[in-house]
Amino acid sequence: MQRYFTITQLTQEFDITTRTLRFYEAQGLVTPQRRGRQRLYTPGDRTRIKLILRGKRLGFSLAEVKELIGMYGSAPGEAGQLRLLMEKIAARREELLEKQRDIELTLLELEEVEAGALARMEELSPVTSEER
DNA sequence: TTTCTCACA
DNA sequence: TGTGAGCA
Repeated sequence: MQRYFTITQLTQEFDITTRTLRFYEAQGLVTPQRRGRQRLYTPGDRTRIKLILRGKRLGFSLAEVKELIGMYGSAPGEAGQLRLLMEKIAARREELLEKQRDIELTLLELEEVEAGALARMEELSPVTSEER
């Protein structure tokens, strides 16, 4: 006895649009069955969608998520899949760390500019000892 | 309602 | 990586 989900059920559950789900299908990330022209999503499809959304949250592209999930019904957690996942995690971590460094440098530069601006203001209108 | 295609950001 | 419009 197979239980199916309709596209609207899934869009409501995951707070995405039907356009998005069909887009994922067009990209080959999910392959729902059809009843006539209607899409029927299995619990397995639903799990895939969960994985897609989690991958997106982690900053992976749809292409990467597709690689990670595996085009063919390979069971999640297979050795090769896990190795690939570890590689993706390492790459993603490097990306984020680099961005973090960039942000820190920018923050430092902002402080320098601010210090210069404050010094200049002080030159233009010094705070007198009376005002203190 | 759902689907599809095309244009668009 | 999606969205909007127009159609059937």
